[in-house]
Parts: sequence; C-alpha cells; structure tokens
Amino acid sequence: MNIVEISKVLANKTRVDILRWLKSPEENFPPHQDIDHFDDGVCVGFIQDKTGLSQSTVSTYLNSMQQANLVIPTRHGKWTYYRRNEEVLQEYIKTLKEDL
Amino acid sequence: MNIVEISKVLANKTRVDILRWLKSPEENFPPHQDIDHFDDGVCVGFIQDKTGLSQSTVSTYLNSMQQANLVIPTRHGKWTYYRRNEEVLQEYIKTLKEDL
DNA sequence: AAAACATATCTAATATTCTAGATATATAAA
DNA sequence: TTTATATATCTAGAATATTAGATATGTTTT
Repeated sequence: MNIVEISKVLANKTRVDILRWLKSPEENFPPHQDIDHFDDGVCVGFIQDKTGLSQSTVSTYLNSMQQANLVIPTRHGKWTYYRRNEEVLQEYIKTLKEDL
Repeated sequence: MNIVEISKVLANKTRVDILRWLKSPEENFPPHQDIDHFDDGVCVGFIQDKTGLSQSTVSTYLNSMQQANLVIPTRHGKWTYYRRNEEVLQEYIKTLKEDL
C-alpha cells in the first residue's frame, strides 16, 4: 500500500467519482444484462457512459486504479466488471490517520 | 476542503515527508536560532536542507501546501515558519472515510 | 468462420507538474 | 545605508498526466 500512488489516483475528480459510484452501484447504474446483482461491480461501458469520457480514457483510468489496488476486475464473458477493493481503501485511510 | 486538491499535494513523496516531519519538529529538525520552541513550525531553510531539493522547489511546494490549507505560515523576522493545519488534515481524513 | 460487441493497448497531441537557476523582495546586520 | 540572509516569484526545460482516435484482442453471436 503506497500513499503516493493512491493519492495520485485520488488527484482526479473523475476517478474519485468512479470510486464513489462503485460504492452503491444499484443507485448509480442500470441493471446488467446477464446478471441481476453487482457483486463483481460494474461493467466498463456503464462507467464510461456516466463519466462522459472516451472509452480509452476510462479504460486507462480503471487500469491505473487497478495498479494501485483500489479496484478489482472480474471478467464475465465479454464484459469486465470492476468493484472497489474495500480492504485497500480502508488501509489507506488508516495509514493516513496513523502516519500522516 | 477539496479532496482532489489535497490529494494532489499528497501525490508527491517529498510533500508527504514534509507533513510527517512537521508532525514532530523536535525529532526532525535542529533548534531555531531565536526561539526555543516549534509552536509556529519550522523555517523553510531547515525543511529545504532535509529534502535536499532546491530552495525554489521547496518554496513552491510549501506554497502549494498552503494553497490547499494543509500548512500555516508565520513570519518571524526574516524567517517564515510553517506548521501543519491539523484541522484540515483531520477533516480530509474524515471526508475520505465518510464520502469515499 | 465471419460479423458484432466490449475492453485493452498503442500513438500522439495538449496540459500540467517537477525542478532549478535567476531575480525580486523583505528583513536584519554591519 | 550598504551588505548579507531568508524566502518568494519568474522563467524555462524536462518529465508526467490527460485525453481521444485508431487499432488490437478476446468473446459472443450468427
């Protein structure tokens, strides 16, 4: 867990928004086609629509968030679902509280 | 209090180090010339020495940290002392915990 | 097997950050 | 009141981040 790397992710409004949206997917996204839950998160296309940014930009953002271990991808057929990594998010906040 | 602006400050190792050093100045810096406490923080020169970076870079860093309200400057004669703004730091962590 | 769809990666242009040297300003010392 | 010291600001080059279009890859459908 790296404070600087995670802070870089949070240094962008869209990426912070994505993390917030993923906190309650049922409130922020339409239901998926094949499955009726958000246990593995939300597909890239839905996140892209919500941001209004290009597909490649959103994919790049999600990749950087994954590098920092803030989200976890799961492949379901042709879709990739992303969900929050609550452990790392908690650990980040705990580290800030204790070390910063 | 702006999550993105503060995260930008924390997205740099040196700036995180400075905040940590300022948490316990007596452990991290030599005593000042004119005063025998760190109530108003630490002068720029001491911080600069500890970072190993140029004077202008450190001054720029401290300025950005002040813009984000993470540190408070106080002028004492020809020196400027910087100390942490604990309220804003606490508020940032609280906001992350609640909103993120 | 070909076409369609979802996502990832590559490429490149633009914007921002990083960093230091030079210069300016403010205060103290001689 | 000139000189020295501490810090801030200006300028500019290098590095990194932002962003989208084009292309590649993997999966499903026909």
